[in-house]
Amino acid sequence: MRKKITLKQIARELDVSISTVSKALKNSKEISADTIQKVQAFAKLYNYRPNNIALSLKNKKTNTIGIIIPEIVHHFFSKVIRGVELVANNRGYNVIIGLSNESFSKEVINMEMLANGSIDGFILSMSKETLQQQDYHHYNETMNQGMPIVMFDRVVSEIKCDKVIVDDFNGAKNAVQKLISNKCKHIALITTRDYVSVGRLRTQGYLQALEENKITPQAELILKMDDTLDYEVHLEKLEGEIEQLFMAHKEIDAVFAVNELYALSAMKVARRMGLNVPNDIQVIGFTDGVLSKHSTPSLTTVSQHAQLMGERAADLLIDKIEKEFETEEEQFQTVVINTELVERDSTK
Amino acid sequence: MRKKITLKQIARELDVSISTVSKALKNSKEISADTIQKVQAFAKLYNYRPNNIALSLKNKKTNTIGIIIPEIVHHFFSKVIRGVELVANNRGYNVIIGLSNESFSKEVINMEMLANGSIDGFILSMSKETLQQQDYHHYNETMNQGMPIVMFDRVVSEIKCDKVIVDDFNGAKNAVQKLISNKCKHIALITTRDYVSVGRLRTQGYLQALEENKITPQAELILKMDDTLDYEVHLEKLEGEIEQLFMAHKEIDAVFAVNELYALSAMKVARRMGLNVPNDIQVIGFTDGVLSKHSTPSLTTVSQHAQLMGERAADLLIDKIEKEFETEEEQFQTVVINTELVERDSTK
DNA sequence: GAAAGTCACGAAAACGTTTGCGTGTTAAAA
DNA sequence: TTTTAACACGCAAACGTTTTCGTGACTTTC
Repeated sequence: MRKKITLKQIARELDVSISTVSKALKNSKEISADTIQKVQAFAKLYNYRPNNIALSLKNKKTNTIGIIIPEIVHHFFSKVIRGVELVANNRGYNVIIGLSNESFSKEVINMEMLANGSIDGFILSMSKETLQQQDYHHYNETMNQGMPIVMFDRVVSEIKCDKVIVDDFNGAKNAVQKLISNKCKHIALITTRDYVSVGRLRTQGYLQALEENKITPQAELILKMDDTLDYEVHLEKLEGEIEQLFMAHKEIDAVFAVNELYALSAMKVARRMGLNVPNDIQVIGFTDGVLSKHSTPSLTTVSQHAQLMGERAADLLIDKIEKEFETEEEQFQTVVINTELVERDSTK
Repeated sequence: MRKKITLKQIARELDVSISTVSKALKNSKEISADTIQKVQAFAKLYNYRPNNIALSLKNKKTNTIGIIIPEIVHHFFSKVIRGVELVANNRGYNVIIGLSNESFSKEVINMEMLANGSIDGFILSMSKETLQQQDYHHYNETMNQGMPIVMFDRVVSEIKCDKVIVDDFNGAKNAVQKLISNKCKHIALITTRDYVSVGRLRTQGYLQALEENKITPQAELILKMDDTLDYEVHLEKLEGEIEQLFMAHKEIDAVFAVNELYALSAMKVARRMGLNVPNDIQVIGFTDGVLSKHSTPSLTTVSQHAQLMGERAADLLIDKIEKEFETEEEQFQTVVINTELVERDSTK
């Protein structure tokens, strides 16, 4: 087992100094051609590679970015990661991940683990618990120490940093507008409680679309689910509530759901009740998921371009990391990613 | 903006030496109670945290493990990551990810990026391209440098290292046995070409189950797809081939597919042909995916316990990292994760 | 033949830690 | 009073780099 070789060992073998070796490997003109050749040959033979940790310490730069997300087994987040990784790698950075599992304390612990020199900056999406507790001190402390942060998707205005968000409002509005254009008169909304900003914005988009078409929103057509529950587990509860809604309002001819699973459940319930999608009832979901594409009928959705979000977030972060000195006052930007309505078979 | 504080700065402020500060923070009995109190109070006030990079350099230990996978937007792999992250975090490690995107060269580059001191060990699953080229030099070189590797799922016997694999053979065998027990006589197999070990093993399990039940395998009932194609994109081609198979062999009363999407496509084609699942034709897939659970009818699958695989891999790796000195000769183990048949509505 | 310049290399500091050992001061034992 | 021991702390090396500066040997110039 040949351990990794260091400059010191090369120097000793070749009977020169460490600095000579270092310079020779960089083709410094301080070093004679002879020595350069000798050193490089030896280095190649032993497959010398500079130790990253030593470089990081010396340069005060790790070339690594940290990404903290609530959950990785989730199509949206894994696509974001892919986008981040893509850009990061192209620009010479590694990506280190932390999962908050939607927990405030895990988020804090994870950030502290990484903030002590391991990375040059953060890309993160807040956990639901953090959103609920509205305790943002850890973000501010991290930024105060000079560590840049880019937030995506789940953001709050209280935190001043770069952000990448989806145009939830218009995405929802356009989806509902589509349903209205398709002659739907009674459009139900299946959404989450309001503390998650994205849920709130999508709800507002829904209301706006109705208003612009002079349709009076009916509170009874809006189903607000408690998504602190792991909805994968609480499918029956979800379906039960949807069924009640459909039973009580036979006039419903369309559903807009703020995520994929809600939409899928709506379709399932509809089918069970003998309703045909899209003829009796049209459905649109919100997300990039794999379910929409492969369900029957396939689901029309509002695509969030998750991978693009990751790419933009990474670019934003690395730009900030590499901008040597801040030009006067800190300047933050918010990138808005446009959504796209992907029409499939659950609408006409 | 208060930059991170260091021992040196604390030492200067408090007019003591760096070593005194370091020892005081560790409650060394070399240091007087007075000084300890003073130093700790100051450190707390300024929120001192030791710099990870400096520690890594000193200890020659990063407390970080690298995971390299072919693709992250994939339910199986993201579940594995979750398992790795869970165990790693509990044992005080961070996780850094690299995506090979099924490419040999990206796999090599990624490994080289991380192998130069950034991590203490690897967890990885081979890219398809590497499997095809059968070029494993980068694994062996990495291990020669004393960096432990744990492989999972896609492994080859040529590489000597710890492994975590799924019992593909028995998983497939049991699934097919289930179909046979359900009175199926003509069971089709939809699989991949043989170079991916897992596909080969599943095929063998299928054959073994037939043999044990004195059923003669028919080559015409076996459909081998070329999965170098991104099958998400080539859905139509996939469905076309399945349709041909079904048309040519109306006697088919069951399908065993080596992944989720093949199974789903089979169901879709069957439905299109007016066949009822599971009454006319029963279907079993292989994987942990989210699609199986939410399809209609929901799909009976062979669960691989992806998260458990990640957990076991992480434990194996960290055990090896922390085992100070190898007991004489290197000893490698292979952990086999048992599969589980999750029965849903696509079988009787 | 002396002054100036060029060349090729080495010493040392720095990044932020930890830790073995040396040392000056004071208190206790002889 | 002298010797010894305990105490509280600082020095310096080490991890692996990079880079500035210094220096000895040789070559060129007048």
